[in-house]
Amino acid sequence: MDSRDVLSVGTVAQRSGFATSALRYYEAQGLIASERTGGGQRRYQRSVLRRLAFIRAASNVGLSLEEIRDELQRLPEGRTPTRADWQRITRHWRGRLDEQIAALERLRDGLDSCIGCGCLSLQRCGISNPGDWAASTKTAPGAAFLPRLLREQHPPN
Amino acid sequence: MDSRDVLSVGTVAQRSGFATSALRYYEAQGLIASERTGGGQRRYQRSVLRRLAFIRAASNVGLSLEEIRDELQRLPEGRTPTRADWQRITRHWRGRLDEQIAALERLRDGLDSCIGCGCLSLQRCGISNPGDWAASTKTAPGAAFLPRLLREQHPPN
DNA sequence: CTGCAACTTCAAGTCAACTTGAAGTCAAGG
DNA sequence: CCTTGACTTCAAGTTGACTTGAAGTTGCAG
Repeated sequence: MDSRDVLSVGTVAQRSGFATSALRYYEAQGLIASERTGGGQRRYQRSVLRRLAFIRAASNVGLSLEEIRDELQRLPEGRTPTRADWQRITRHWRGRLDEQIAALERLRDGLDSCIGCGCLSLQRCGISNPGDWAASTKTAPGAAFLPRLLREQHPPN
Repeated sequence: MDSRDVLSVGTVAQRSGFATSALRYYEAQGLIASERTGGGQRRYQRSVLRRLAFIRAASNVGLSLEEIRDELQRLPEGRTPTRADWQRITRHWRGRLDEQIAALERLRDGLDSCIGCGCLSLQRCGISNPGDWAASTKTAPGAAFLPRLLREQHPPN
């Protein structure tokens, strides 16, 4: 099947669950690397699979590809990350997740306290105005504070 | 200041915290309405402010503009929503938030159970592979399962 | 009546993370 | 050797929610 230890883009796609176009994109963005055959086709080392698992995990945690690239670059060159490397990173992620959860809980609890009141005041309601930013003198942004959250609870086909 | 009870786009922008361009966009998308002066400038009723608060709140909860438009259309024509209307909607939101929170908690807990293990297996790790979808026969998507989450915890300037 | 900020429309640009398409090349089983 | 599926590049398209720019018009304080 695979000539000793090197994987074609199709094989990596199949094993990682990423589309080949995504793999090429990640390479263009500097998240993964490949060698080339004489004819110019990509050949990957098996370690790319772990790297891709890392990418998937990080992106599940909400990091942008840019942030992921930065974290990957901060990992020791080439070698498998140690327990300490991994802990440093997951601690970072853990904080992020905790923040996100807390933000959503504030929103939900505000919603509960609001149920039935119909208040939705631009200045006072915690749901339409979380964090009280609108009370400041700065002009408020048009964008929402909370993210475009997952619309599909399950992966698309 | 404001000629009795009608607001210009600039005034609404200032009071709602949305950019004028966003207000025009919302109007184009059918989320809000306006009358026009003889010269064609927009004049808003004060009720638009509540509507905009609703829009902000809903978008904080993670609804798309399309979904928000649908919910707005399901509200009784013109009249202020009753407690029952409001409860129906917030119950819907509450469920959404609960789901989102639960998803993040699963991720966080998986992270905890993973700390230090360095496993990140494509097939087995719950962080890189939440929900076990990759175990299915279908080709996995390239996209993340969880949303692009809030990167700025506070509104941009 | 004038000046100028605030408004108008419409098209195009932005961002992220990819996907799609076109047009052509490579690798390997038979 | 030949076929054919897998691969290559590069440009352009997609989605959502807006913003920006250009070019022109309106409304109101003075």
